[in-house]
Amino acid sequence: MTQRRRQDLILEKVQASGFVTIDELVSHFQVTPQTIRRDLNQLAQANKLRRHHGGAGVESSTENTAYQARKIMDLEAKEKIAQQLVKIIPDGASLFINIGTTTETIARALLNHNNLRIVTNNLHVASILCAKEDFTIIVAGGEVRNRDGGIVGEATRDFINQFQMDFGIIGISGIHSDGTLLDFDYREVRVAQTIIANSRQVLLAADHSKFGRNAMVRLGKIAQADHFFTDQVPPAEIRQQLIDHQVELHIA
Amino acid sequence: MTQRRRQDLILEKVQASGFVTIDELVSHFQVTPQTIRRDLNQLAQANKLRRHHGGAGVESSTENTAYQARKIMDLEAKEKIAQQLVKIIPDGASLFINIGTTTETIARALLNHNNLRIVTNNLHVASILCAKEDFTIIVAGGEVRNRDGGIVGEATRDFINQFQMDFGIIGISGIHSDGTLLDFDYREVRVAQTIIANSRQVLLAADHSKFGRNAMVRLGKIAQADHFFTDQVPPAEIRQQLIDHQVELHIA
DNA sequence: TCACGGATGTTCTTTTTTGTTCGTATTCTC
DNA sequence: GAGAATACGAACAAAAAAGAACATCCGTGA
Repeated sequence: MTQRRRQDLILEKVQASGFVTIDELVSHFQVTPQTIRRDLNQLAQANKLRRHHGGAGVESSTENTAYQARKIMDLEAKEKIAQQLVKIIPDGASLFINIGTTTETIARALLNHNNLRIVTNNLHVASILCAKEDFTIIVAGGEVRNRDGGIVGEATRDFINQFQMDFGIIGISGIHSDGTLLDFDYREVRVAQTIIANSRQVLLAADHSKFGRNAMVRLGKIAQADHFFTDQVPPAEIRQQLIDHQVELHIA
Repeated sequence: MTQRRRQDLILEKVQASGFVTIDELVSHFQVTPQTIRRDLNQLAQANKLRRHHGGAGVESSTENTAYQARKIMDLEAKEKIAQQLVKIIPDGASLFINIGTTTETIARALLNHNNLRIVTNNLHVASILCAKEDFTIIVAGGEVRNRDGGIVGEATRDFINQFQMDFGIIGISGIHSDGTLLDFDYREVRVAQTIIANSRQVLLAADHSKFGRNAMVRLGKIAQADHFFTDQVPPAEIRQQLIDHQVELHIA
């Protein structure tokens, strides 16, 4: 048994069960704990797994738990919304896409389009879309938020401001019952406002969990959108707002 | 049993089980370990298999887009270079990181550092590093190249120009024997030049495949670097250049 | 037959890996 | 919160493997 082979097998075991103890590995491979520790430390050094007291666990699932969990939450609803939204985007269009897990799902749905030009301040959206060769992706510069790969800040806003696009696709953290759009990060709000100002058509996307949900920073009014995409019938007040301001409602 | 026939059989065994030890081969072919080692080293040299301590395994077999292939190519060499390079970067430092598969490997190796401030025009580097909560990641704005997630263009250069960092980490596409650094994309070259101009120390990383490799655009001279990281002893001419200009050479 | 070159074996040194020991740090139990 | 049990990492020793240098074998062609 070579060191390399043992380390491969350790990795397999970790992937399979999520966690292994040093004792398990010692009795399985018939080597000293010190040897196993060295293996685990090397694998951890290479970011192949995560070292814990007494053993080791998988790397990926622990790292971004909060973000990953949110990503999976309501994935089905988000996908339906995304499918609905991309229908009204023609090939060759130019788009803004902002931060949010919903907008990331929309980005994935856009991969079947052709020749899109896209400006985004979402690192993940850029990663997803740059796989498509006929897309032109422009990413805004600025500081990257750790938790979700969003790019925010003054410079980002200035950067976005250079562009005038056909569509602005906005994911939103919360919608107050009076139609106020809310977000948690004032810097992101500034970016979203700039996107709205520079888009010929504003497409708002939010699953039902966002209705009535509170957040700190006021982004704008739902009336500023041209289309609103969601997965359930919104509360009456919001529905009235949409009618009053001729915002087209799409329920997936 | 000819050498050729034995090597073919060794390859078959490796393909079948994914891994063979030298002991196995010794008892199977009834030759000395030294002979087997010579066989394995020759096969590894020809990229037919991957050499490990105590045996050998399959070369790659998974993932095969152009970008992925290049990424895997010489991965081991790149990893060694990366490990060597990150050693001279202290916690809390500020860095530029530019485009290239080598710099992506370096980014992964940096995950064990703390409190780094990093400016990059590489989308993948930003994605990799934003997982670490105590890092400040600043990504340059601009157009994203489809093939490798690099961000290039005039705006990118201006953006980079705002910063003055401790280290500039540059991956390079080719090094001419007279010490000229070469790249394929003139826009990326402008970015790299700006990084060099704004870094207190320039760290150049290139595996041996880059020596003598030709590319179109002249980026600068190897003399502009402070440290040069590679995996094999460079050709004599380049070595002389390094000595003449007091560039520290690190061979992983 | 004999010189030649490639392949293999032998021997030795260096490097890598593993085991051992011991002091320190962490976790658990009461 | 104190003390015991366990886990950890560092340093050193032993074992295994790798690499280098040289000797030997074996087939080929002059």
